[in-house]
Amino acid sequence: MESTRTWEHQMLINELTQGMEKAKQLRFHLCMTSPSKAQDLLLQKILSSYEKALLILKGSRSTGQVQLAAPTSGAPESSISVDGSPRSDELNKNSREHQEHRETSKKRKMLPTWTEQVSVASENGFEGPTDDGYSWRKYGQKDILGAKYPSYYRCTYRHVQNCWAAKQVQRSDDDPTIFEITYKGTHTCTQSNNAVPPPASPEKQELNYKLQQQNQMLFDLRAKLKVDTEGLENKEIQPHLSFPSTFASVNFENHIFPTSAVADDSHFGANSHLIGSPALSESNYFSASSTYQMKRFRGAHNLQHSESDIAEIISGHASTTNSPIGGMEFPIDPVELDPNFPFNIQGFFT
DNA sequence: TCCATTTGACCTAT
DNA sequence: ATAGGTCAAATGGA
Repeated sequence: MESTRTWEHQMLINELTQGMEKAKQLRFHLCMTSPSKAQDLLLQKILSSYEKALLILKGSRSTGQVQLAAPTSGAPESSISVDGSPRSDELNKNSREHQEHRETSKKRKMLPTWTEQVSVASENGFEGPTDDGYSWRKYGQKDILGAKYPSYYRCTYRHVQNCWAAKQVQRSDDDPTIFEITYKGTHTCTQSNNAVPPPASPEKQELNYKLQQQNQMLFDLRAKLKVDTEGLENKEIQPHLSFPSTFASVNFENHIFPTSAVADDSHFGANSHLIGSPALSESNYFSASSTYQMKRFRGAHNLQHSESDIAEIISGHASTTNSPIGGMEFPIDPVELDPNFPFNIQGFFT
């Protein structure tokens, strides 16, 4: 009875969150295609409505306790803000000191937590699935009971941008190729939102280079094939040779998306939605040819979570997967190029 | 009190 | 110089 209501509540929050994210995407697209003050204002109001609805919903559930503000600026991901920044009304003057103290003491509890199991191919060695599109800094590794090699990571920009996302990577005892990653909190930093992406690691740079080469080759091949098929006037072959869509579909097939992500058809729709998404980061594109695979997502089923945590996961996950949209990220990723290539492709390789 | 988690200083690689 | 890993110690939850 109560659980049914809770479930409906969560679904409602989930739907609202998705709606808000869609609105963010729309704003992003509009901003890129035809920047208009009036449109932006309108979308701002839509987003504001979503935000208020979520505030009401979340507030009403935590009877009397304002759960929404609980994690404070230390973990602002829990209070959804349109621009992703900590809510101004939460940055409350004289209570800041108290909040900071509470944040420190409750930090472990407050952060939403969810777990993914990731298998890595042997070609990746046993380094673990370290690249999920975000920049992490390892801050600890220690043998604990029931887990041999748990590594603790936090966001590189924790101090710089007050981003409290963290993750714990733990290798499975049964299968060393399987890593269990426990995420805590969602990224509030703009590392994936920057117009200028953060410097890539050597591995990333190599991956980018390989991808660029691959795409250059495919692009050349496509140009040749186009000429050939034009000569043959065989129009039916061409769609199968349009590499960007074919190439991208490999990624989709190699990923089992989280439930919420599967429901979110935009993952397969607007290209920009894919860009920079943790689930489809550049490493994952590359891993389409390897076997980096998201096995399972236990967000809403994780028994560790309190009710409020689940809501945070839902909203947090949504904001995580969609965060690049709100922040207008443009990583150089030729895979995402439109099949028609309206760009000067050479610009990517010079 | 135990143990998982985090901190912070130090070290290493780039 | 800077970023990131290591590890002993501190902290916090149960």
